[in-house]
Amino acid sequence: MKNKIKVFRAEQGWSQQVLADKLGVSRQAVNAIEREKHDPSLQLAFDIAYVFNANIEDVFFPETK
Amino acid sequence: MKNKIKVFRAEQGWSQQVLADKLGVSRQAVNAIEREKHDPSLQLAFDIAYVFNANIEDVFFPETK
DNA sequence: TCTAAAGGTAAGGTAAACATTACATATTGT
DNA sequence: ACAATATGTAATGTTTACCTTACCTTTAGA
Repeated sequence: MKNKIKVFRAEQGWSQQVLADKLGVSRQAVNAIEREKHDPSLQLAFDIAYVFNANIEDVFFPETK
Repeated sequence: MKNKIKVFRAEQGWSQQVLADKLGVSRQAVNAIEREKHDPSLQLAFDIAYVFNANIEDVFFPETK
């Protein structure tokens, strides 16, 4: 699953640790999702979109099936 | 995580089995998600929204955090 | 009413999304 | 240059989102 977390995060000037703290997850979780090692849960995807004031569809891009 | 899968499914007149087949998952998976026993993966949430011609935000409703 | 389809649920297994800890490298500020 | 911060990554463990099989109850059609 492609995502633009790094772009949104850079716009806010937040480190992975700062974002992780806002989300209540570990920095490694943010890092793994950002580098697309795995997908976030649906709840976490909502949380991520929320902290960036965006919709899930603005941040995450599934393969068209 | 609240969702309106049953409503969307009823609109289309699809059984859980039919929806499961369209999604490529088991009927039990659809049943468990629909009854909110657990959340779908982000990919499956996208797939569900897609088959209903909707956005994720139209189908799934996280607790505001 | 009888039968078939639909839906609910339980047991048991696998894979992946988290966690924590730890360490190495890269980047940035003074 | 040095120190502090940021990032990448590995090991190991837990939880949960799936799976299959199976069985029971409910609903709907002939």
